[in-house]
Amino acid sequence: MSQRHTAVPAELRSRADADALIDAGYCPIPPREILDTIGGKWAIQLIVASARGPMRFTELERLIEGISRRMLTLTLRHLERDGLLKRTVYPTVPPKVEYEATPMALELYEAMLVLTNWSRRHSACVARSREDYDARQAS
Amino acid sequence: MSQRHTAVPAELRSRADADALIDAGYCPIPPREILDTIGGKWAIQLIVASARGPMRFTELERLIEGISRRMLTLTLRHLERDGLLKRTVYPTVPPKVEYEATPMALELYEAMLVLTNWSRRHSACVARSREDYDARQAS
DNA sequence: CTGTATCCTAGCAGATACTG
DNA sequence: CAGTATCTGCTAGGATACAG
Repeated sequence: MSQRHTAVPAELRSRADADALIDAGYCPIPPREILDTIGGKWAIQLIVASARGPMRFTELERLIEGISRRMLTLTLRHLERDGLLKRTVYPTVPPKVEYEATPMALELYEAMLVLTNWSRRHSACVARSREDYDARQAS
Repeated sequence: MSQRHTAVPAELRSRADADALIDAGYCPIPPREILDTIGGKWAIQLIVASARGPMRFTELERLIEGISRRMLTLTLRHLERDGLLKRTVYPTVPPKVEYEATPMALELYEAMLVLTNWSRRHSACVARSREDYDARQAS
Protein backbone atom coordinates (compact mmCIF):
# COMPACT_ATOMS: atom_id res chain seq x y z
CA MET A 1 0.00 0.00 0.00
CA SER A 2 1.70 3.16 -1.22
CA GLN A 3 1.80 6.13 1.09
CA ARG A 4 0.42 8.77 -1.20
CA HIS A 5 -0.20 11.45 1.32
CA THR A 6 -0.61 15.09 0.47
CA ALA A 7 -1.95 17.80 2.73
CA VAL A 8 -5.71 17.86 2.80
CA PRO A 9 -7.22 21.16 1.65
CA ALA A 10 -9.24 23.10 4.17
CA GLU A 11 -12.50 23.21 2.34
CA LEU A 12 -14.07 22.65 -1.04
CA ARG A 13 -15.80 25.64 -2.49
CA SER A 14 -16.20 24.87 -6.17
CA ARG A 15 -16.66 22.05 -8.58
CA ALA A 16 -13.21 22.84 -9.92
CA ASP A 17 -11.79 22.10 -6.49
CA ALA A 18 -13.62 18.80 -6.46
CA ASP A 19 -12.20 17.98 -9.87
CA ALA A 20 -8.69 18.83 -8.75
CA LEU A 21 -9.02 16.59 -5.71
CA ILE A 22 -10.31 13.65 -7.65
CA ASP A 23 -7.61 14.07 -10.27
CA ALA A 24 -5.05 14.13 -7.49
CA GLY A 25 -6.18 10.68 -6.49
CA TYR A 26 -8.34 11.51 -3.50
CA CYS A 27 -11.17 9.13 -2.96
CA PRO A 28 -13.37 10.87 -0.46
CA ILE A 29 -15.37 7.77 0.32
CA PRO A 30 -14.90 6.69 3.92
CA PRO A 31 -14.85 2.90 4.09
CA ARG A 32 -18.12 1.23 5.05
CA GLU A 33 -16.26 0.02 8.10
CA ILE A 34 -16.15 3.48 9.64
CA LEU A 35 -19.62 4.57 8.64
CA ASP A 36 -20.98 1.39 10.12
CA THR A 37 -19.33 1.95 13.48
CA ILE A 38 -20.05 5.62 13.92
CA GLY A 39 -23.27 5.54 11.92
CA GLY A 40 -25.06 3.63 14.65
CA LYS A 41 -27.62 5.45 16.70
CA TRP A 42 -25.55 5.69 19.89
CA ALA A 43 -21.88 5.22 19.02
CA ILE A 44 -20.87 8.84 18.78
CA GLN A 45 -22.68 9.84 21.92
CA LEU A 46 -20.88 7.09 23.78
CA ILE A 47 -17.49 8.16 22.47
CA VAL A 48 -18.18 11.73 23.45
CA ALA A 49 -19.44 10.72 26.87
CA SER A 50 -16.35 8.68 27.64
CA ALA A 51 -13.89 11.12 26.13
CA ARG A 52 -13.24 13.04 29.33
CA GLY A 53 -12.33 10.06 31.42
CA PRO A 54 -13.55 6.67 32.68
CA MET A 55 -17.31 6.25 32.80
CA ARG A 56 -19.26 3.52 34.51
CA PHE A 57 -22.03 1.52 32.87
CA THR A 58 -24.78 3.11 34.91
CA GLU A 59 -23.36 6.58 34.47
CA LEU A 60 -23.58 6.16 30.71
CA GLU A 61 -27.06 4.72 30.99
CA ARG A 62 -28.20 7.79 32.90
CA LEU A 63 -26.31 10.25 30.71
CA ILE A 64 -27.43 9.02 27.31
CA GLU A 65 -31.09 9.81 27.27
CA GLY A 66 -33.32 7.16 25.75
CA ILE A 67 -30.77 4.39 25.32
CA SER A 68 -31.90 0.92 26.26
CA ARG A 69 -29.76 -1.37 28.35
CA ARG A 70 -29.47 -3.72 25.43
CA MET A 71 -28.23 -1.11 22.96
CA LEU A 72 -25.86 0.30 25.54
CA THR A 73 -24.22 -3.08 25.98
CA LEU A 74 -24.20 -3.84 22.27
CA THR A 75 -22.72 -0.51 21.24
CA LEU A 76 -20.11 -0.60 23.99
CA ARG A 77 -19.04 -4.06 22.82
CA HIS A 78 -18.74 -2.91 19.22
CA LEU A 79 -16.69 0.13 20.16
CA GLU A 80 -14.48 -1.96 22.38
CA ARG A 81 -13.97 -4.48 19.60
CA ASP A 82 -12.91 -1.70 17.24
CA GLY A 83 -10.46 -0.36 19.79
CA LEU A 84 -12.33 2.89 20.31
CA LEU A 85 -13.17 2.24 23.94
CA LYS A 86 -11.12 0.61 26.65
CA ARG A 87 -13.08 -1.55 29.08
CA THR A 88 -11.73 -2.06 32.58
CA VAL A 89 -13.29 -4.48 35.03
CA TYR A 90 -12.69 -4.17 38.75
CA PRO A 91 -13.41 -7.54 40.34
CA THR A 92 -15.23 -6.11 43.32
CA VAL A 93 -18.63 -6.80 44.81
CA PRO A 94 -20.73 -5.30 43.42
CA PRO A 95 -18.86 -5.27 40.11
CA LYS A 96 -17.44 -2.07 38.73
CA VAL A 97 -16.70 -1.55 35.05
CA GLU A 98 -15.27 1.53 33.43
CA TYR A 99 -15.23 2.64 29.79
CA GLU A 100 -12.84 5.18 28.39
CA ALA A 101 -12.24 6.54 24.92
CA THR A 102 -8.88 5.59 23.40
CA PRO A 103 -6.57 8.16 21.77
CA MET A 104 -7.72 6.82 18.41
CA ALA A 105 -11.31 7.62 19.34
CA LEU A 106 -10.35 11.09 20.48
CA GLU A 107 -8.95 11.79 17.06
CA LEU A 108 -12.33 10.93 15.59
CA TYR A 109 -13.47 14.05 17.39
CA GLU A 110 -12.02 16.19 14.68
CA ALA A 111 -14.04 14.46 12.02
CA MET A 112 -17.12 14.86 14.16
CA LEU A 113 -16.43 18.56 14.47
CA VAL A 114 -16.23 18.98 10.73
CA LEU A 115 -19.51 17.17 10.25
CA THR A 116 -21.13 19.14 13.03
CA ASN A 117 -19.84 22.33 11.51
CA TRP A 118 -21.28 21.45 8.13
CA SER A 119 -24.58 20.61 9.70
CA ARG A 120 -24.62 23.85 11.66
CA ARG A 121 -24.09 25.84 8.48
CA HIS A 122 -26.59 23.97 6.35
CA SER A 123 -29.27 22.42 8.54
CA ALA A 124 -31.65 25.30 7.88
CA CYS A 125 -31.07 24.93 4.17
CA VAL A 126 -31.70 21.20 4.33
CA ALA A 127 -34.89 21.74 6.28
CA ARG A 128 -36.13 24.28 3.76
CA SER A 129 -35.26 21.96 0.90
CA ARG A 130 -37.28 19.19 2.50
CA GLU A 131 -40.30 21.41 2.99
CA ASP A 132 -40.19 22.53 -0.62
CA TYR A 133 -39.83 18.96 -1.82
CA ASP A 134 -42.70 17.70 0.31
CA ALA A 135 -44.89 20.60 -0.75
CA ARG A 136 -44.21 19.79 -4.39
CA GLN A 137 -45.16 16.16 -3.82
CA ALA A 138 -48.41 17.12 -2.15
CA SER A 139 -49.51 19.25 -5.07
CA MET B 1 -29.54 30.61 18.93
CA SER B 2 -26.29 32.36 19.89
CA GLN B 3 -23.48 32.36 17.36
CA ARG B 4 -20.73 30.99 19.52
CA HIS B 5 -18.22 30.21 16.88
CA THR B 6 -14.51 29.82 17.46
CA ALA B 7 -11.96 28.42 15.09
CA VAL B 8 -11.91 24.65 15.10
CA PRO B 9 -8.58 23.14 16.15
CA ALA B 10 -6.77 21.04 13.59
CA GLU B 11 -6.70 17.82 15.52
CA LEU B 12 -7.25 16.41 18.95
CA ARG B 13 -4.28 14.67 20.42
CA SER B 14 -4.98 14.48 24.11
CA ARG B 15 -7.79 14.23 26.59
CA ALA B 16 -6.91 17.72 27.74
CA ASP B 17 -7.73 18.99 24.26
CA ALA B 18 -11.05 17.22 24.38
CA ASP B 19 -11.76 18.78 27.75
CA ALA B 20 -10.95 22.22 26.46
CA LEU B 21 -13.24 21.76 23.50
CA ILE B 22 -16.16 20.55 25.54
CA ASP B 23 -15.68 23.34 28.04
CA ALA B 24 -15.64 25.77 25.15
CA GLY B 25 -19.14 24.66 24.29
CA TYR B 26 -18.44 22.33 21.42
CA CYS B 27 -20.88 19.53 21.05
CA PRO B 28 -19.20 17.23 18.58
CA ILE B 29 -22.33 15.23 17.94
CA PRO B 30 -23.51 15.63 14.40
CA PRO B 31 -27.30 15.59 14.33
CA ARG B 32 -28.89 12.27 13.47
CA GLU B 33 -30.20 14.04 10.40
CA ILE B 34 -26.78 14.10 8.72
CA LEU B 35 -25.66 10.66 9.78
CA ASP B 36 -28.93 9.27 8.52
CA THR B 37 -28.52 10.80 5.09
CA ILE B 38 -24.87 10.07 4.50
CA GLY B 39 -24.87 6.89 6.59
CA GLY B 40 -26.91 5.05 3.99
CA LYS B 41 -25.23 2.42 1.92
CA TRP B 42 -25.09 4.39 -1.32
CA ALA B 43 -25.49 8.09 -0.49
CA ILE B 44 -21.85 9.07 -0.40
CA GLN B 45 -20.96 7.20 -3.54
CA LEU B 46 -23.78 8.97 -5.35
CA ILE B 47 -22.66 12.38 -4.15
CA VAL B 48 -19.12 11.68 -5.24
CA ALA B 49 -20.24 10.33 -8.59
CA SER B 50 -22.29 13.41 -9.36
CA ALA B 51 -19.77 15.89 -8.01
CA ARG B 52 -17.99 16.47 -11.29
CA GLY B 53 -21.06 17.35 -13.28
CA PRO B 54 -24.48 16.13 -14.37
CA MET B 55 -24.93 12.38 -14.41
CA ARG B 56 -27.73 10.42 -15.97
CA PHE B 57 -29.68 7.69 -14.23
CA THR B 58 -28.19 4.87 -16.26
CA GLU B 59 -24.70 6.28 -15.97
CA LEU B 60 -24.98 6.14 -12.21
CA GLU B 61 -26.44 2.66 -12.36
CA ARG B 62 -23.44 1.46 -14.34
CA LEU B 63 -20.91 3.39 -12.29
CA ILE B 64 -22.01 2.35 -8.82
CA GLU B 65 -21.25 -1.33 -8.71
CA GLY B 66 -23.86 -3.48 -7.08
CA ILE B 67 -26.61 -0.93 -6.61
CA SER B 68 -30.12 -2.04 -7.46
CA ARG B 69 -32.44 0.10 -9.50
CA ARG B 70 -34.72 0.45 -6.52
CA MET B 71 -32.02 1.68 -4.14
CA LEU B 72 -30.66 4.01 -6.79
CA THR B 73 -34.03 5.67 -7.15
CA LEU B 74 -34.69 5.77 -3.43
CA THR B 75 -31.31 7.24 -2.53
CA LEU B 76 -31.48 9.79 -5.34
CA ARG B 77 -34.87 10.91 -4.07
CA HIS B 78 -33.61 11.28 -0.51
CA LEU B 79 -30.59 13.27 -1.60
CA GLU B 80 -32.74 15.45 -3.80
CA ARG B 81 -35.15 16.06 -0.93
CA ASP B 82 -32.29 17.12 1.31
CA GLY B 83 -31.04 19.52 -1.32
CA LEU B 84 -27.80 17.62 -1.93
CA LEU B 85 -28.59 16.71 -5.51
CA LYS B 86 -30.31 18.70 -8.21
CA ARG B 87 -32.56 16.71 -10.52
CA THR B 88 -33.19 18.01 -14.01
CA VAL B 89 -35.71 16.43 -16.36
CA TYR B 90 -35.52 16.96 -20.10
CA PRO B 91 -38.95 16.26 -21.57
CA THR B 92 -37.62 14.40 -24.55
CA VAL B 93 -38.36 10.99 -25.97
CA PRO B 94 -36.82 8.91 -24.64
CA PRO B 95 -36.69 10.80 -21.34
CA LYS B 96 -33.42 12.22 -20.06
CA VAL B 97 -32.79 13.00 -16.41
CA GLU B 98 -29.66 14.43 -14.92
CA TYR B 99 -28.43 14.52 -11.36
CA GLU B 100 -25.80 16.92 -10.07
CA ALA B 101 -24.32 17.58 -6.66
CA THR B 102 -25.19 20.97 -5.20
CA PRO B 103 -22.55 23.32 -3.69
CA MET B 104 -23.79 22.24 -0.26
CA ALA B 105 -23.04 18.64 -1.13
CA LEU B 106 -19.60 19.54 -2.42
CA GLU B 107 -18.79 21.04 0.95
CA LEU B 108 -19.58 17.70 2.52
CA TYR B 109 -16.52 16.50 0.66
CA GLU B 110 -14.32 18.04 3.30
CA ALA B 111 -15.96 16.07 6.05
CA MET B 112 -15.60 12.95 3.98
CA LEU B 113 -11.92 13.65 3.52
CA VAL B 114 -11.37 13.98 7.24
CA LEU B 115 -13.16 10.72 7.91
CA THR B 116 -11.28 8.99 5.13
CA ASN B 117 -8.04 10.35 6.45
CA TRP B 118 -8.79 9.07 9.94
CA SER B 119 -9.65 5.70 8.52
CA ARG B 120 -6.48 5.58 6.46
CA ARG B 121 -4.40 6.23 9.55
CA HIS B 122 -6.20 3.80 11.82
CA SER B 123 -7.80 1.05 9.79
CA ALA B 124 -4.92 -1.31 10.46
CA CYS B 125 -5.19 -0.61 14.15
CA VAL B 126 -8.93 -1.23 14.11
CA ALA B 127 -8.43 -4.49 12.25
CA ARG B 128 -5.86 -5.65 14.77
CA SER B 129 -8.10 -4.68 17.64
CA ARG B 130 -10.90 -6.74 16.17
CA GLU B 131 -8.71 -9.77 15.72
CA ASP B 132 -7.52 -9.54 19.30
CA TYR B 133 -11.04 -9.12 20.58
CA ASP B 134 -12.37 -12.06 18.58
CA ALA B 135 -9.45 -14.24 19.63
CA ARG B 136 -10.17 -13.43 23.26
CA GLN B 137 -13.82 -14.38 22.80
CA ALA B 138 -12.92 -17.69 21.22
CA SER B 139 -10.76 -18.72 24.14
C1' DC C 1 -24.07 -2.99 39.51
C1' DT C 2 -23.48 -4.92 35.09
C1' DG C 3 -24.96 -7.26 32.36
C1' DT C 4 -27.95 -11.70 29.25
C1' DA C 5 -31.84 -13.70 26.99
C1' DT C 6 -36.17 -13.32 24.43
C1' DC C 7 -39.49 -11.48 21.83
C1' DC C 8 -41.03 -8.05 18.72
C1' DT C 9 -41.32 -4.36 15.17
C1' DA C 10 -40.00 -1.02 11.55
C1' DG C 11 -37.18 0.06 8.04
C1' DC C 12 -33.21 -0.94 4.92
C1' DA C 13 -32.12 -3.36 1.14
C1' DG C 14 -32.12 -7.13 -2.68
C1' DA C 15 -34.64 -9.54 -6.54
C1' DT C 16 -37.81 -9.47 -9.95
C1' DA C 17 -41.35 -7.93 -12.96
C1' DC C 18 -43.83 -4.28 -15.08
C1' DT C 19 -44.58 0.78 -17.44
C1' DG C 20 -44.87 5.70 -19.74
C1' DC D 1 -34.44 5.71 -20.63
C1' DA D 2 -35.97 6.18 -16.20
C1' DG D 3 -38.40 4.77 -13.45
C1' DT D 4 -42.64 2.09 -10.23
C1' DA D 5 -44.70 -2.07 -7.81
C1' DT D 6 -44.43 -6.09 -5.12
C1' DC D 7 -42.50 -9.58 -2.44
C1' DT D 8 -39.14 -10.95 0.71
C1' DG D 9 -35.19 -11.41 4.04
C1' DC D 10 -32.20 -9.20 7.29
C1' DT D 11 -30.77 -6.48 10.92
C1' DA D 12 -30.98 -2.35 14.07
C1' DG D 13 -33.18 -1.26 17.75
C1' DG D 14 -36.92 -1.20 21.59
C1' DA D 15 -39.40 -3.62 25.66
C1' DT D 16 -39.24 -6.67 29.11
C1' DA D 17 -37.67 -10.15 32.15
C1' DC D 18 -34.02 -12.59 34.29
C1' DA D 19 -29.05 -13.50 36.41
C1' DG D 20 -24.19 -13.45 38.49
